[in-house]
Amino acid sequence: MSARTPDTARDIPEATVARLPVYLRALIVLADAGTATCSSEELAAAAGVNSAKLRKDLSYLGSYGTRGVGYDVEYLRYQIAREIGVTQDWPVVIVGIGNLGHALANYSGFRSRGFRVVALLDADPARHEEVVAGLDVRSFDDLEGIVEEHDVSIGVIATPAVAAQDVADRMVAAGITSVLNFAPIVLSVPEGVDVRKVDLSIELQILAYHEQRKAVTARAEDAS
Amino acid sequence: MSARTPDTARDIPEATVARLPVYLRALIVLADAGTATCSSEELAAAAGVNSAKLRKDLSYLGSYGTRGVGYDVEYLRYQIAREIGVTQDWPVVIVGIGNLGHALANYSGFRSRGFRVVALLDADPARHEEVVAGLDVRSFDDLEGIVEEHDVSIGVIATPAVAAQDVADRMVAAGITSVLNFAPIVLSVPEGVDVRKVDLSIELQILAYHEQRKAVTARAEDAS
DNA sequence: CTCGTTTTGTTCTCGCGTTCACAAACTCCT
DNA sequence: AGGAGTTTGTGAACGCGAGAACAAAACGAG
Repeated sequence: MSARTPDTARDIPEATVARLPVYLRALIVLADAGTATCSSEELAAAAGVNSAKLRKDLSYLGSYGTRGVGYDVEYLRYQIAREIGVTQDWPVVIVGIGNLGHALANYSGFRSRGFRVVALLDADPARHEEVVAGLDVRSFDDLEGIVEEHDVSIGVIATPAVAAQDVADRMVAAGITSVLNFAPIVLSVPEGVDVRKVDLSIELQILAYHEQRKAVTARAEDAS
Repeated sequence: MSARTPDTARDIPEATVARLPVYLRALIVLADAGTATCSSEELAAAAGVNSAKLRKDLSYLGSYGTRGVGYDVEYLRYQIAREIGVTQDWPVVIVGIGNLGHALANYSGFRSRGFRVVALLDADPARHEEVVAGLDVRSFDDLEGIVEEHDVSIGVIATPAVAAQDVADRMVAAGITSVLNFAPIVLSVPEGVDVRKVDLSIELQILAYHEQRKAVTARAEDAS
């Protein structure tokens, strides 16, 4: 076995992985528009990146294009989907059914991309009456049973910051190994568990920084 | 004028800018806990980064620490807030009051970080009856008036993908120069306008990729 | 079959960001 | 006052990712 690493086991740079879903989306748009073939230039424009970067990214997956012609939209779409793993069905639990949890539960983009929300959990018993997006809101104590029953490996945390670490600990203990965290707090998890953070106010603060600089430099130019 | 660039006009690397809000949040937690002083090691742990990186990041702002002692929590907090621009009040409009728009309008994290939602807009007249987070949902046609009245420079797009480019165009025409986009589409805007994108399903797809690889490598180790 | 055109896949170079390591600066204790 | 112990700020080395540029491959026309 001194040969190549087989199949999907190659090493794809993190920056490329983050862009593959963008390419996938662009390909779906092209496919829906009836396009059968596209060049790296077209696809790059649709995805908002440079064409050289696109080609390099795709080359990590393999040689799926044809020189002089371009890429077969359906074929490339399937290959990227397979590489990311969205050809299969990923069960997901959402914990914390406040405003954001509601929005996430109803978000159609999950379903259409291979993610299936199997349960909505909340610690507050007052919420257990509710039905959101066709699912009962259940007690947080049901977590372990649900994870086992549906073989869930991805959890979404949409609780307030104070509860987030506890939720994460329980998730990890129950067997979840990937966490998408919307709470504004840095989670600590054991090795082998992936956490991605989405922080709405941080994005706004980054915009504010640049906005402030625009104002400063504009004033400086006025003065000169 | 061969001297230094004055005051806040230094050049802060983009990667550092993205971390400053994280440090700011960590400092607020420390301040609330009554901590007066902290070392780079402590703050780095609270922010989830390496201490050398933290020190280098802070050094771009200036020399706000004391060797042998550490950083004054309140002082550093103010300096970072000033650098980002969140000591002032940023008016924000949100367009698209569906599930996500609701969640954003009610998100307390904006208000507490110097952002004030001044208007909620939606193209659907059926929604104009509603009151969300204490604000009337208004017609999208009111955009220009609101931007002018409140001097808004930041807009949030929480519409479906098909509407997003139109909304962005109208925002830019009305004078908005920073856009936070939640719609799953690549926006094209003129030079000088900043766009940041938050895509919920992309984050999940990145997790799925790594999850899939965990499964593959685990099986490979079992076999060996 | 050959030549010109198109477009991919890849090599190379450059710049940015991360990390290490250490000198400079400050505090505290004796 | 002086020395030991901390902790910051930064210079230098390193690695990764972006973009330019080009060679290899496919297609089509004559």
